[in-house]
Amino acid sequence: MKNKATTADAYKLMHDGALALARAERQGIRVDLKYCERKKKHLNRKIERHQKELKHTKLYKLWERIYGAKTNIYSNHQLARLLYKTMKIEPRKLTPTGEGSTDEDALRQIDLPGVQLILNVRKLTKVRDTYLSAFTRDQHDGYIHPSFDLHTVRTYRSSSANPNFQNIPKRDKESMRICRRALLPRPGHMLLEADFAALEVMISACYHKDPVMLQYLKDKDADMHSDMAKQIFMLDDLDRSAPTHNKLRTAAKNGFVFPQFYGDYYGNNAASLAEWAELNYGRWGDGKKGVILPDGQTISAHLSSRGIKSFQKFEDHIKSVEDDFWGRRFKVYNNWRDKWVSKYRRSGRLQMLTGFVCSGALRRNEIINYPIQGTAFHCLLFTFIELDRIAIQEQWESKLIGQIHDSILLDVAPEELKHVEATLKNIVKKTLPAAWDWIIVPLEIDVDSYEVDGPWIAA
DNA sequence: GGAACTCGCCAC
DNA sequence: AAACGTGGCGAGTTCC
Repeated sequence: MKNKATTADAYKLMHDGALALARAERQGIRVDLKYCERKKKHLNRKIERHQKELKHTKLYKLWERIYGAKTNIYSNHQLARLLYKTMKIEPRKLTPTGEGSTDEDALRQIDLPGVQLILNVRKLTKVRDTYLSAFTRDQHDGYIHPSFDLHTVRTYRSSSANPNFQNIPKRDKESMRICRRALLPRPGHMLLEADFAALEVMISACYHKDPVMLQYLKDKDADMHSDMAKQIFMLDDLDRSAPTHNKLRTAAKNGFVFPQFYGDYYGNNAASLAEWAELNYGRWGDGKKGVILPDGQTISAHLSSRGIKSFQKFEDHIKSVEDDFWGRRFKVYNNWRDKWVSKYRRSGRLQMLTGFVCSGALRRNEIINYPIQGTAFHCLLFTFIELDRIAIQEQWESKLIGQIHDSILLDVAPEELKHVEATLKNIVKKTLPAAWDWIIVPLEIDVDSYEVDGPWIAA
């Protein structure tokens, strides 16, 4: 659009989006019901075995002495009292209300027989009760119909419910396989997933127009996360094909770059990076544990040789990396953040490039994140609407069946695969940038297809 | 007996 | 100066 987007433009996108998403809801996603029932029984047996083993531990016996017939291993309240009151263990972490936390991170630091069994049971019941049971409970004639709402989220993103299609396990490979094995294409079809590449970072650049960031996004050989890994871990070069170097790149990406973009700070980053890179700051530099560099040295020993001999020193170093990140490397982005926040505080409203408006009492990080998160999703929504329009017009056998913020899931007839893919790429490369002239970055959409008649698991 | 809360945990 | 953005949902617990 030539002129600045208005709330009328936002309204039209929301309205067209609601219609396209309603069609996806009606189509639904095929569920392997027999598999779900079989797997739930299998999980029941596994959970029972863990519970039986747990009952033989001292931990459980003490638990029963205190709670008697009320003893419930699924009660975190009971567990917190047991560990932090009765056994007087010092809580490693507190919940928002100030109670001792019993989340995975806190429990993993407690070396007691039985604690690991509780974590095992939690993971298996999560998969059984939140996913497999939801699929069988919410299905009709072998299809689930997750709802996709556009009116529930403060940033004007979407939400999904009944069941939530936007939080099915992916990172944990075991949980991923168990849950995604249950979701199938229609007979003779294949699932296809199309993801925007680094969409939120791309959209942030449309707001702040930082030249250094724009260069990273336009130059296919440039890699922000590798550069940050080199700086954070004091490496002269980084070879992404070397597994340990790649691990450090992932550490930089998930432990520093993304959290910084969301408004986090060096204090949390240092702890998170230490986890990701397995820094042994308890026995700093003893060269026995942690990520091993290609030259055989541990990352901790390497940092130690560069003067980072304690966790405190590491944190100081990360502070200087942060100062450099915003003060030198991405200083235009940083100036935009300050200007954007002060503009919001003057006017009481923020207007997205897509015309959506947010107002109310917002904190600094919210003011900065909302436009990026919302606008990124609107690129997905535009693509979804346009693809759906073409699918109707050309009477495709292939169907749009779901959406996860920056990706679309389709149920595709194999003979239409190439055409669907080409249509998607054309929308993202041509239609979308022509419709919204504020898009000043090369948007890309990556397409992954799964086996014919196969579940939602990468081959 | 149900609403509202807390906690933990899954996704982007 | 302060310090991680957005959701949904299951289970336990508390309140009315």
